[in-house]
Amino acid sequence: MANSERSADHVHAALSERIVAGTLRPGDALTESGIAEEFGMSRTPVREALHRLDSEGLVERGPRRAFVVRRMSVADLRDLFETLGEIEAICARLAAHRMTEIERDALTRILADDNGHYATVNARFHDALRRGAQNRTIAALLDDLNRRSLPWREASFRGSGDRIGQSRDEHRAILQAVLARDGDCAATLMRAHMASSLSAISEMLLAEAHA
Amino acid sequence: MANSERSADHVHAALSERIVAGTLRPGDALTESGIAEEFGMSRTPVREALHRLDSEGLVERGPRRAFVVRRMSVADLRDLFETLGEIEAICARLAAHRMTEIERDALTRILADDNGHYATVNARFHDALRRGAQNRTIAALLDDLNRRSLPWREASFRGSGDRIGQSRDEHRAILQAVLARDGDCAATLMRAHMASSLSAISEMLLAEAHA
DNA sequence: ATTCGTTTTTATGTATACATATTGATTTGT
DNA sequence: ACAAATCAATATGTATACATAAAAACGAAT
Repeated sequence: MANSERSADHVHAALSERIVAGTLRPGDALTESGIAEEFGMSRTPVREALHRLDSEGLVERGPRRAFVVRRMSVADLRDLFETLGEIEAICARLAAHRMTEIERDALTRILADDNGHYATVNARFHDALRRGAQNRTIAALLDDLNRRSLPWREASFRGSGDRIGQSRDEHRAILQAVLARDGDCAATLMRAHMASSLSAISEMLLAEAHA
Repeated sequence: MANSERSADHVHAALSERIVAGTLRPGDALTESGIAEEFGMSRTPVREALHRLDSEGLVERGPRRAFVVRRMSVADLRDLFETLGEIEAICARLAAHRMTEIERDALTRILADDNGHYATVNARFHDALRRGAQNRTIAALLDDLNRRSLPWREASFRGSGDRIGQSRDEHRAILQAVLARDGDCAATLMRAHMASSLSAISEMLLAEAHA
């Protein structure tokens, strides 16, 4: 035991990846026996993995107490994304107060060295702010919310118009607020940034809900 | 199975209560076999309960991968309490925007009907704001953080001076901001309220850390 | 034909036996 | 006497068998 890679960890990571990637879709059933057979192990570690996914909000209990990939209502998603935005805003405010000069320079460089790969730059920017907030509890919270929301963020890049260009502008504005140590401004800008970033998803979800 | 009270739920609740109440103190060891024997069940449900407590942050892994009641550094506690304050502040802002007239009246009455039991009034006030925020994700987050921080909040009532009176004043100020629908003001006041509410704990912790 | 009751199926919950790793003690060699 | 290696003790990790509840399938009665 205490193996370098425990079976439970392995199956947990595998299932988590499938859910996040969309290979497993909301509503899909996950039975302990089936997964155990697929991965060539007993139900015990599978059981542990499913319970962890449950507490992480990636799966839920269906009829017969069976596990199914979590189905979220539009209201649930609105809550989740709103929370994500609020936590990001907190990070931005704390980062504006606490980032060291070195961290500020690094943050500036992330946007300056924009090589066109928006997703990469975006991830780096948000990561830098998360670390700059210097609060491990919030950082863990943010990681968790990001993972939980990933399954519904795929389609966010069929965004309309020049969403990426707009997002770059918003990043620059946040950067300026952080450099100016204006926490409240950074937080407000970040809330708006997250809201517009996720508006495409919301529209998509609302459209599906009406269908 | 799927019993109205599963063994795992029972032992989870029991251990959780002991940790929160301080019967089990940080650093105390929790062995699967020992607990199983005490509760008259097998290791399996105990194991599930311990893993849940782990994911909830109430216990951690010690040497030999044994479970021990979580020991938090001063920095960890600072992060945790800061996060708690930030989330409460979010609730206050959202509640200021979203509470219905009925909810505002109820909130007003909670402070008006103050019968002297500060803890009760305090709990009701924060609960009302949490519900008024109308975001289940944030509400769940807040519940979680409250549970995680409970073990270190006992001593918060050996607060110095007229902490309770000051707290009442802060509550009234927050109420006014909420009634005025001034979200940013409510959030700022709430952050300050949480910070001063928890300052006694911080002082105590710092004193212990120096000892 | 429909509805209520029974049966069967199938999922998770629990108990127990065994595997394995880590810690600490013991022993042996220099 | 000290150090390194080995062995024993004890914890969690895993496999498997059985218990049990809940939903679906089936059948009989009205």
